[in-house]
Amino acid sequence: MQKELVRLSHHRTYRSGETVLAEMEATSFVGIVVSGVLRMQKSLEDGRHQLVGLLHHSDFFGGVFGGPSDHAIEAASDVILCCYERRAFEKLTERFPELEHQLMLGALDELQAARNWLLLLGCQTASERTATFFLMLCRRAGADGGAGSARLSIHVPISRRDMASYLGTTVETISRVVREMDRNGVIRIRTAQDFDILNRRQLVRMSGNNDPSVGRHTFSEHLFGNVPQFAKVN
Amino acid sequence: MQKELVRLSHHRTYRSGETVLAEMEATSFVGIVVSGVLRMQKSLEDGRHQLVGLLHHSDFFGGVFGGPSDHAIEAASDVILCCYERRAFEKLTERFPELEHQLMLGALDELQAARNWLLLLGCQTASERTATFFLMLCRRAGADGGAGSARLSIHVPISRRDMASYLGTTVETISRVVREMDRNGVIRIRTAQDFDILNRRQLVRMSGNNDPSVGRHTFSEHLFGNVPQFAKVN
DNA sequence: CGGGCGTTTGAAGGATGTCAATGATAGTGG
DNA sequence: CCACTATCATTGACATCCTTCAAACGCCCG
Repeated sequence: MQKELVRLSHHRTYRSGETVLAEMEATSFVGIVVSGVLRMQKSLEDGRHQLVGLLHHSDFFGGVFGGPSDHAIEAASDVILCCYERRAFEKLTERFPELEHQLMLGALDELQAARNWLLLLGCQTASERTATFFLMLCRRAGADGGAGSARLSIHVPISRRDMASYLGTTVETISRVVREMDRNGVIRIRTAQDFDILNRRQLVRMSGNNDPSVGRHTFSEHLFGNVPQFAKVN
Repeated sequence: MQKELVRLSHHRTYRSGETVLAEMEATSFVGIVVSGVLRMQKSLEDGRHQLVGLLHHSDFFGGVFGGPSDHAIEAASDVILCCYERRAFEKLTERFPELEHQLMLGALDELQAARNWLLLLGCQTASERTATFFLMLCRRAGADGGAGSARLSIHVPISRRDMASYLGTTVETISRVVREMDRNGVIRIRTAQDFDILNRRQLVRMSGNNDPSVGRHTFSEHLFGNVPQFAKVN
């Protein structure tokens, strides 16, 4: 199966800000993020918009079975994608039920993540949301260590604008909250996008979330092997 | 397959407020709502909680494959459920891939609904959220007609408390918004739970949502046939 | 150097949460 | 059948978090 997948794959690159799949557009291809970050977002007619998810390295994107996507997918940074024609990919799932099963598990993970986010948007303060977001980044950065490694340094891969949209608030509020965290010694601001985590325990307290398992599993690795190697395929 | 499903099914009833599946509890059974309404909700340690979904007649509940459920399922009214032992049900999916495929489509629908709700919670006002909620109920009530049937009457199947939790606000705000709608002639309050929709078009404008497809598909009907008949089985 | 974009910071206002009291409704037991 | 109580819904006054508006600052790139 892996060989078939490799054979069907091709690469695409997008510059930050470009649209990969528009809202309500029929999904013509699906794929996996090789590098960079994609944002999934939904819009209201009056221009308001909400970021409903981020896609990082090895995350799968593009509704496989549903109709037209209900959200836009855009490049939040420069990205490299490993893509498959949707039709061909779907045909593959018919021949390999295991593939569909993995897609299902991925969808369930996304569903769980979305519901966690509902909790966050529905009844948490801007500080709590921001703390949760930083912990997500920690967990993603320190996926290797795992233990409460002190002096953790994280990189925010998206703009303040996207961050505000993701957290259901404004750039001004984000800025104030982050600044406040710095003043309280919870984090240290290196640049606008780079922070040191000085007091992770405090950050967890601030987040109000007992279990820090806000991140999704990456299921693509089980299916496709080590994703980065796709970079050599094409 | 239908016959097997019927054979494996049994019924459960719960009074309003009872817990069907606790948060973090291993899912022992799955099923379909026959009558009444279930609420899926998540809680913070300090007591705040957020309703992440409602389950109505013919909706499927209980994570089939995932681990322990990440949200509680409780009876928002008196309910009758048609249930299956989780193990047995999963075994069935192995023999009938079509069953799993339907579950997948259901999960994707839920995912889409959850993301719509993220948009609602992330960047809409209390009035907009309330309008959207009423439109959901309209759509569910008038599933037969479809056309812009005037003089529509809807029943709110949940308490103000649940409504507030669902919409990420408070009972007081709900009350004020609903009262305001009444004053403006958009709706008419019969009782606290029963309204006439006097100006549906205005309601749509208020909701800010161009497409009113906020409701999920009910996929169980395709699988299980006409659900109500289960009431006779046991 | 200048323009544009992203971020920060300040001041003012508003939508909504909080607190408290009242009114409505239903269930209970005498 | 009627108090009696408990829960829910409503209403008002007030507090506050957050948004909005505005301006300054920094940075990158032409």
